[in-house]
Amino acid sequence: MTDSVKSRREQILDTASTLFSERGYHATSMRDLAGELGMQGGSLYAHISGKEELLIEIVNRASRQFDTALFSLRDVPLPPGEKLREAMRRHVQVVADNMESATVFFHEWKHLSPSAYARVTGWRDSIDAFYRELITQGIDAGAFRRDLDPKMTAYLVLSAVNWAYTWYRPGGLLGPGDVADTFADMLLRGLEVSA
Amino acid sequence: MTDSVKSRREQILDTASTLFSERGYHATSMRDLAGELGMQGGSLYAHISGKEELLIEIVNRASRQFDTALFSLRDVPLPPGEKLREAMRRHVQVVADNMESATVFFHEWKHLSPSAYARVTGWRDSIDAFYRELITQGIDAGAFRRDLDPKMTAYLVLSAVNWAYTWYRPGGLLGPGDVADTFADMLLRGLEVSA
DNA sequence: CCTACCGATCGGTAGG
DNA sequence: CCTACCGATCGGTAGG
Repeated sequence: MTDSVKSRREQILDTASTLFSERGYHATSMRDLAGELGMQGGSLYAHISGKEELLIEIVNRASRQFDTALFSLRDVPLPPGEKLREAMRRHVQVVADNMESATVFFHEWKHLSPSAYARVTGWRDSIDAFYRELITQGIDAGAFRRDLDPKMTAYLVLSAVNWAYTWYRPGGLLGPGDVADTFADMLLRGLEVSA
Repeated sequence: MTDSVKSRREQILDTASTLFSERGYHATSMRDLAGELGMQGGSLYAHISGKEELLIEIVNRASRQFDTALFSLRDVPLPPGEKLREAMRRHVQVVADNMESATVFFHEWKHLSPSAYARVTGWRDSIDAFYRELITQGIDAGAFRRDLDPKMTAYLVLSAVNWAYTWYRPGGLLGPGDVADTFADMLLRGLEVSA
């Protein structure tokens, strides 16, 4: 991306994200995609090798965004509660900034061929591990309840930040940071009035 | 279902749930479906009117299960925390008992034709409303924090119980009730050690 | 980037 | 429930 103008390939990927997220991978034809870009179906193959390459690229970029946002947080010294909050802020930010790719990511990765499929499940495990680690550190530090199950706690946090792809609409009253903060407040302090 | 044996139509719907959840609606051909049932593609049309009828029926049945489980709880007199817990138990139970239909429901409803599509969005709103109502009652009763936003709180609860379709595996250590209880404990009491 | 085309496969139907 | 078939559309390629 040395150009200020997006390359044709980038345009194809952007449009593919939009169409795949709206209609699904299999329900989007290469002719649909080409038409949206003002070209003929066959012309796409001057820029890409095939349909699956588009899906792989979209999914890879999305997972790389999560990686960059989250893993750099590992060595940041913050109290556990603040660290979890910051992770959630970054996580929701990635979802919000990439609503379409995120939707494709969550819905269409099952349609990848075995090797790309395996990479995604491996990636998913690494994200689970990141959050479990964060929870365990918080328990060990005495900040989080000792009776928490790190695995289930990680699932709960991931539910909150991932599910946002189904309802969040950019440009609304709440920005991604507000959403993450609201969720973090509720999760950390609980819904019930303290006894 | 006066028969103890499932009708051919029921078998078709069951198999369609499995295939649609594994491969997606559009990536499942009617010949795939027929083959799984030991028949020819054209033979399906003696039992159903078309492919979309299958999707509509799967989605309708799933939403009816949620309705039955949740709305009957409206008039049950329980403390707000226990009522939310019970709603989550029932919600996760429906997801766990119908992992395949639930997956189809969450992933494929976008592919419905306009009228069926509108019914699903309407249904989704009614589930949102159910949880918001429950939260609001809890706030008014003084059981939940006054600073909660019922809308965001409902999203958080729904995230937890819905996202289970991506990771829950029946037959594991935790039953659906355990999952819901663990989530409810964390949500109600919070992750942090009380100050 | 287009035209023209490939074989394969799609959902669905007719007639039995 | 099967055989045989319909028109439409699919992802992708050849040659320019």
